[in-house]
Amino acid sequence: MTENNFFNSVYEVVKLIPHGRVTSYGAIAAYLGAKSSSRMVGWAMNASHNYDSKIPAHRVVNRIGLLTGQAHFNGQSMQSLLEAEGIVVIENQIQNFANVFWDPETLNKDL
DNA sequence: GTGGTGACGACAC
DNA sequence: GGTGTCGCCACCA
Repeated sequence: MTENNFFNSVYEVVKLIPHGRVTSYGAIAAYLGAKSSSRMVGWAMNASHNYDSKIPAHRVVNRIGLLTGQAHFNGQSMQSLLEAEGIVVIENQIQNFANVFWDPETLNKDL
């Protein structure tokens, strides 16, 4: 319950990802001050459905825009979900990644 | 309690 | 510039 845990913080950030944008595990980890713990972000995604199934985990990819977690999705593929938001994905690779990339720090600047 | 693994990332060679 | 290795922390056997 809004515990200030690392996992919960990750979910908060992921749910703040704007529509049609994506971010990376490392970016989230870095935003939380644990850039070295990027793996934990991925692990948090793995358990995300256990906390809140509404978490758009498909908007989270690795630093190169590769849909590494596609295999963990049931039924729906990350690519389909991302393309539905206007993101071009080819071979599990996000095209024009720099253009659709959203950094959590952007939210801070927008404040 | 120990060891191995993981939806990653950065550095060394 | 590609490959290999370590780190990081949480979870499972």
